[in-house]
Amino acid sequence: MPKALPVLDTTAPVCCAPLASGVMAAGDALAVALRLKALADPVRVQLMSILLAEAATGVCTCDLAPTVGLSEATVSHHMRVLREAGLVEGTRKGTNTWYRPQPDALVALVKVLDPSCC
Amino acid sequence: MPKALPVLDTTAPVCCAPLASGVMAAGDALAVALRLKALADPVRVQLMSILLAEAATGVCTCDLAPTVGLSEATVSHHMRVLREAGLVEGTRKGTNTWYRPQPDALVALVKVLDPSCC
DNA sequence: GGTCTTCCTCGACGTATGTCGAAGGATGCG
DNA sequence: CGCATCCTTCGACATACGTCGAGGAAGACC
Repeated sequence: MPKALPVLDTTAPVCCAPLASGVMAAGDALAVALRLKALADPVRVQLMSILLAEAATGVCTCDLAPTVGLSEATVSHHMRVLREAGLVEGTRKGTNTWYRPQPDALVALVKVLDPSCC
Repeated sequence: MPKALPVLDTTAPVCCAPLASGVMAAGDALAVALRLKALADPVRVQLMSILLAEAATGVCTCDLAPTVGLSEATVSHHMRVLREAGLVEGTRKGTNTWYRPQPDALVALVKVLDPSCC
């Protein structure tokens, strides 16, 4: 990976022409890849599905850790990755942190990938 | 990553309930993550956009390597990842290998991710 | 047959990633 | 204040990943 490791703001939904609309510039490809990388882990996929299922109430770390069978430290790490990709939002309420999904970011990503739409 | 590294057939389009339809089982999450991982690299995103743009004619490795500015060995590696994820198909014609995208696999992946559809 | 092109595979390298235990905040409660 | 709970950060470890050069197959072409 001797590639210039980029430091980009990835909290905003990805925004560029869809994959199928022409040859993508390297910068746009990087933006898309960074969001995909945030989701390209089985644990994070599962975490997202949990958040989407419980979007109404929100979920705290202490509930997530036993559900996916990992330590709280590891779950916290995964949630940070998802947060930095703009896919979830976490707010502290008392001692607990409540996470909620950000479906807009997911929809934006899907729009870029979908070859049949647009 | 001390997680049992899975050997799965990922050439078929992913097929399971959408992310937002409930808590996803670990196995399904793994299947989704494996496809996402195949696409979660800027070079492979760019390669897919090139293939989709030139879907009519097909593209050979010798054209792809200079376009993305990498060695042929590296491009060959990336194309293998995409092929094993079912996202592209490569056929040898004479000395050249012609690659074509498999939009069905991409559509299937998008369907699983999209929280607004289904 | 000999040679050239095109492509893949292999081995090696540096970096990134996922995981954990331990330590360090932040907040609430007696 | 003192303590318990929840969460994050830190350091360390093993594994996975992206990249390349070198070498080797599979055809085309003389």
